[in-house]
Order: sequence, then C-alpha cells, then structure tokens
Amino acid sequence: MFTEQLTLKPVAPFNFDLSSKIFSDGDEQIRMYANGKFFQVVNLNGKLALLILGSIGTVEAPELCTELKSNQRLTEEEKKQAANIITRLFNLNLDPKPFYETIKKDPTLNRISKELFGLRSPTTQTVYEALVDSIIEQQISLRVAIGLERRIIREFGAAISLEGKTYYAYPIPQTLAKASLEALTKCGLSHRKAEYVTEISHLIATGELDLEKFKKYEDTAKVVEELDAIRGVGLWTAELTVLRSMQKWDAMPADDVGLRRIIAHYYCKDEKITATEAREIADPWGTWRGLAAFYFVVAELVGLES
DNA sequence: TACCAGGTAAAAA
DNA sequence: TTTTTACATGGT
Repeated sequence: MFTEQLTLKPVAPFNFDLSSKIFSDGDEQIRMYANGKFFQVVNLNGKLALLILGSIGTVEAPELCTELKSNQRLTEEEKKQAANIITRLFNLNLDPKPFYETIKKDPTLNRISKELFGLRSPTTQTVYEALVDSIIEQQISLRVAIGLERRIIREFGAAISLEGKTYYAYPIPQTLAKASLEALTKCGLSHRKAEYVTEISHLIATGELDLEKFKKYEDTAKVVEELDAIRGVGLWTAELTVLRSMQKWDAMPADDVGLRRIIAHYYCKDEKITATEAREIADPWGTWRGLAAFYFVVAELVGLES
C-alpha cells in the first residue's frame, strides 16, 4: 500500500467539523465522517484511492491534513488531481463572505448563518453522481433513498481493498449502462427509475450526453432547462443536481417538500407553502439562494432553535 | 391498514 | 390542456 500526505488551506472561514456533519451517518465502506475524519474513495483517471481528511486548523485559520491511500503509486499529476477533487468536494476555495453580506438584511437567515459560520456546501465528484442520486431520491423519503443508493454503489461500484477493508467508489456510467433492469430493481429501484438511470448512463457512455460541460455554463437557468429535457429529469431533479454538483449557488429546488417544510417553519409559522411562495421568500437571497437553502437544511439537521 | 415521504412521465379526461 | 395514476421502500 502507498500513502501520500497533502495539506490544504481552505479560504477562511471554514468549519470542517460542521461541513462534514451531513456525512456522519454515512456508510463505512462508501463515505463517512467519524471521530473527526472524513473518508471517501476518489477516482483518479481510473486509479482508485482512499481519501482521509482531518482538520489541523481552526475556523478562522483552517488547514486540512489529507492522506491518500492506494494500492498503486500515484503520480504527481494524480496527487494534484486529488487536491483539486478535495477542494471541490468541500468547496474550500469558496469565499462565503459575499453570501453572508447578501443575507444580512434577512434577520432569520442572518442569525442562522452566524450559528453555522464557516459551513460549506459539498459538491459531488461528478455531475453524473448527483443526477443519478437525485433520480433515486425522487418521491421517496431521504432515508429510503440513501439505502437504495448504497445498495447500488455496493453492487456496481469499483472496489478497493486496503488493510483488509473494502471500499466502494461511485459506479461509472459505462457500468450502469450495461446493468440489467432486473439487477437495478433488485436494489429497490422502481422499474421506471431503473429505466431512467440506464438510459442516461447509456447516453453518457456513448458520448451523446456530456454532463460535465454544464459546469462551464454561465446561465444556470439554461443548464436546468437542458437537464429538464432528459427523460426522468424534471425541474426538481434538475435544480437539485445543479446545486449539488456544479458549484452554482443560485439553483434552489423550490418544489422540494422537505425544503418547503423548513422554509415554512422559519418564515410562515409552519403553515404549508407552495413552491412559488418558497421562491418569493428566497428572492432576497439572490444568487445565493441555493446555498441559503443548504444552510436551512443543516440548521434543521443540527437542531438550531427557530 | 393506509398514507406519506426532498417527483416524473405517460395515460386519461 | 389539465388532471389522474403507477411506482419502489420504510416509518408512522
């Protein structure tokens, strides 16, 4: 086994513990945050490595120590690539101060952002991963969806064995494109969702669809529109995918039942609101509305007082 | 048991 | 054009 060390200096403020918290009930073979360490498999041009992240700094002077474990020796280029993946995974280069500045006029969000000072929204390694997960999460509860995602990762993801333990990377499109509908429904997906996932994977495997290109688009609405045109992808899925995978913080899935419930809790005395009302409430957050939505989700997760 | 949970496309009206 | 319906799992 080969082990590489890297140190990274995030843009301050950055709260590593808080930003990792959403992974604390993760899966020890896939991705998890426990005892101050975050780990996940990364794919470096097909070479698998296990990433282990820990904090050696503070919120105001953040610093991360990283270990990369692999069964193959990593090149300098691959180490650099790993650093880039980590940086994007936690959005270490994002300066949150303009966000905090923008939402100052909103007393509720301003107070929440102070309690969650240094929280960063995570970004998936690939757009594909966010899109497939979002499709799986359609309609069913998050709990159930996460269980299905884990089964699919175990069944179809590449494995890496280190020190007697096996870890799984997210499946690549080429694998899911060839997966039978039966194999996917056996993981708990509906027949319909199994079709969506294999169809999209096939489009990517053949080169007909390039999801990564959307990261370069200036206009988020245009990205959402193009994603929405894909079979199996509606507005909710498109917006959620953009927010999770493209570092575009103006995408907010207003149709989301859970998000609407949280916004209603903070702004409407828990009275149910429509997606349109949610968008109106989010309007003052400007191009930061997606990140703001994430702050609310975490606020609920860590149990902040309303 | 029935219903809802971080929806969508296709069928029916 | 608008309104129903089928669909996977798991908690309540």
